[in-house]
Amino acid sequence: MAFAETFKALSDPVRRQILELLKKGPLSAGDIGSHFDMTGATISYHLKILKQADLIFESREKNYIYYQLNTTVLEEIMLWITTLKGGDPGVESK
Amino acid sequence: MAFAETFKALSDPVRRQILELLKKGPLSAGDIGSHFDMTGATISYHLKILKQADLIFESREKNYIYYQLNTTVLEEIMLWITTLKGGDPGVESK
DNA sequence: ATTCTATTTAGAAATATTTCTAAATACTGA
DNA sequence: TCAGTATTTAGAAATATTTCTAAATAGAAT
Repeated sequence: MAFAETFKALSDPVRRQILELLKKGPLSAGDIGSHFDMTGATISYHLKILKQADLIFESREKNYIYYQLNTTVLEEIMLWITTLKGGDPGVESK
Repeated sequence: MAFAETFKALSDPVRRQILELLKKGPLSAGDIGSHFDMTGATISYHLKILKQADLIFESREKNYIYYQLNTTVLEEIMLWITTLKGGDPGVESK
């Protein structure tokens, strides 16, 4: 479990913004890059980190690589935080 | 809102472990330090980061400074993650 | 007032992260 | 096969983070 890796990945503002973009649906690396004032190489670097943290996964289609959110790891983070708060991981009261 | 600061603070394993120690109750800087193979200065550095991120707060008593968890910021993180998952921040189904 | 203990601050060294440019890879379509 | 487009990799520079030692501060107790 690369739990630490996930938090590390979430600690960068660019990477969080990429995740927010992907919330609406899959995007190619180029599409993602067009939202930032950075080179494609830098975007690729951030995508690699997100991939290693299991926060996104890719699927190849035609000449493109599409990225999409993987929400399962987010569940684990939620669980860690909930446990830290001293709460029950189950149903929240209201 | 220093939202980015909070994620940054959570990205370090030592700081997450400090938070877990504080889950059981307030501890002095010295008490916290005794759980790590690091100098008090380094622990102090990490405590400062956690304090700036509003993840802990301190209260002075006698010769000691006691630190404790502040869970309100954790709620905000949960909200961000829940929203990212595309979910309703309200009641979770089961 | 002085001394002792707890903690923080300052400054420096080691390491890690982010970003770029240039080159490489991979796949598409003519 | 060759040319074009999308993306990644390699290597280097700039910046940020983590850790240490040594010194400073703050408060407690003699």
